[in-house]
Amino acid sequence: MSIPKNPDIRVRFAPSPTGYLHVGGLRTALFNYLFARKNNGSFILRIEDTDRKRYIPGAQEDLLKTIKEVGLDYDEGPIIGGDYGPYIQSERSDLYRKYAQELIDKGAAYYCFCPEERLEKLRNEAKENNTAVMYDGKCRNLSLEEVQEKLARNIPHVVRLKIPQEGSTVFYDVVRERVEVDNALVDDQVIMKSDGFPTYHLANVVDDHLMKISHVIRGEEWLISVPKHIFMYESLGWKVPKFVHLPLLLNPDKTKLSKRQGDVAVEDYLAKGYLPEALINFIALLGWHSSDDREFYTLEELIKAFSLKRISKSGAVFDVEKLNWMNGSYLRNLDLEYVAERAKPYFEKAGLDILDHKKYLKVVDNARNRSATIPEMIAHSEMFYNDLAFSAEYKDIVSKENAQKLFEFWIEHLSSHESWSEDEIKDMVKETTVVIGVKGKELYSPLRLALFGEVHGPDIPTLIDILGTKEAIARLKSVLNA
RNA sequence: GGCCCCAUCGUCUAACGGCUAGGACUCAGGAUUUUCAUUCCUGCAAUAGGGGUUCGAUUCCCCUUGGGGUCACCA
Repeated sequence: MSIPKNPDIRVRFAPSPTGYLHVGGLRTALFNYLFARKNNGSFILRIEDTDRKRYIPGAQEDLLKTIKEVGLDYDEGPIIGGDYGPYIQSERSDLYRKYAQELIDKGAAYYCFCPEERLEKLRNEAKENNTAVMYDGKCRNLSLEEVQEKLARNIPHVVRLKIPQEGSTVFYDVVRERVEVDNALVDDQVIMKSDGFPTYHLANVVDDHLMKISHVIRGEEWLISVPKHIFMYESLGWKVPKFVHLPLLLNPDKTKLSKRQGDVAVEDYLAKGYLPEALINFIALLGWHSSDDREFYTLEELIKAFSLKRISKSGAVFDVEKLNWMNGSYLRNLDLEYVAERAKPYFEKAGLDILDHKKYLKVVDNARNRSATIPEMIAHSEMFYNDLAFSAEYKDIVSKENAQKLFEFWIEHLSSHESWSEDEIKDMVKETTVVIGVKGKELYSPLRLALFGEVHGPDIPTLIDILGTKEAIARLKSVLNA
């Protein structure tokens, strides 16, 4: 029933479960997803939890939940499994140990027994000299005997990459094109920690190879570590995947998007009432753009239009203003029932009795025209459910003689039948002008105040339509002789 | 600071080496509306600077400047 996947296109999103899904992470996930779907490839989810110090219980579950909520379904990964599992790195320790040993055997890596204090000293010296912090290679050429002896004595150790000291590494990134790094400037990166867990670099390369990843699509912060990865691929005799380094998402001050300068957690945006559709659409346009002026895309349309070739090189500021605009637009254009369904929890939390579904839909339809996010809709809706409270100024307007006469007139007329069309209400307005002799602001202000509690707001036919004739009359009566 | 990456309106961005540098957000003004909101229209606003190459550079090359990333037994 389903078409077989193209084995040449396999990409992964590999988050670290350290708390929440970062919007930058969502963008990375999205681009991976789009590329996979566009090419009938596989989108794999892998959990990179090799840092036990940063382990946060429940973070992994939250991550999966959020990814599901925004509609990015994966083909292989935790829970659903796949042919290349397990998809959680902490369950793959044997693999990393095996390949670390292989790198050592091949002379591409070595045991390092330097204590933390020594490295600390090295770091401080480098800082003082204003140079890059690099391991000085003390353990690089330990003899086999020395290594055996230290291992036998259980001296804590790590495994480091034995990066060549001459030459340079050249690679081609799909976005950056040619990048060249001098090998002498590449550090002897730790690949196995003293706790027996691998670092990102080893785990990532091993898994990407074993999981047959074809394109490594990730944030630009990884660009500089590519030479280390290439060194491992080549030392192990493995095929190097294609690299695609995405431009960073930025704070308004152009630094890498971070907490402190606003929300960065996808779940925060979701909780604040942004629609997944809008969030996805907005984020897709950060660092990617089609050749035309189009800005609105469903996920399906994004898949169709997506291309790695059109990813931009420079970082993109995450502009909440534009997100607000886009979310508001989605709010207004998505199916009303759908928006109403999404808004439900917010209305319920605000204590509004929305059991009358027909009325609720009308309320939502009115509010969505005036809001950028769902929570904002509450402020435009409360008055349709709660008793109205008037300020002294408003009381004044309502109690004016003409206003009172106007109310009496409307109560009487509205009582004549159950439902009123827009035109009929408009006719009544005209009639009011003739009979009572009020018009314009003098007519609409008290009327809207009585029905809605505010001077500004929806037009009168809409108000009466939402409220229903009965409630409209009740409200008019309550301001009579008030 | 070393290394790497980047550079079009304030922001997101478009422009086979060839129109008056286009669109969107924001902001300002206007139209529609009894008001508010929506919607529509108009406007403000950019090729960082300097050298080349070329008949012609936003576009290609170099330098400068600016910004960012990275420099962990974190990812």
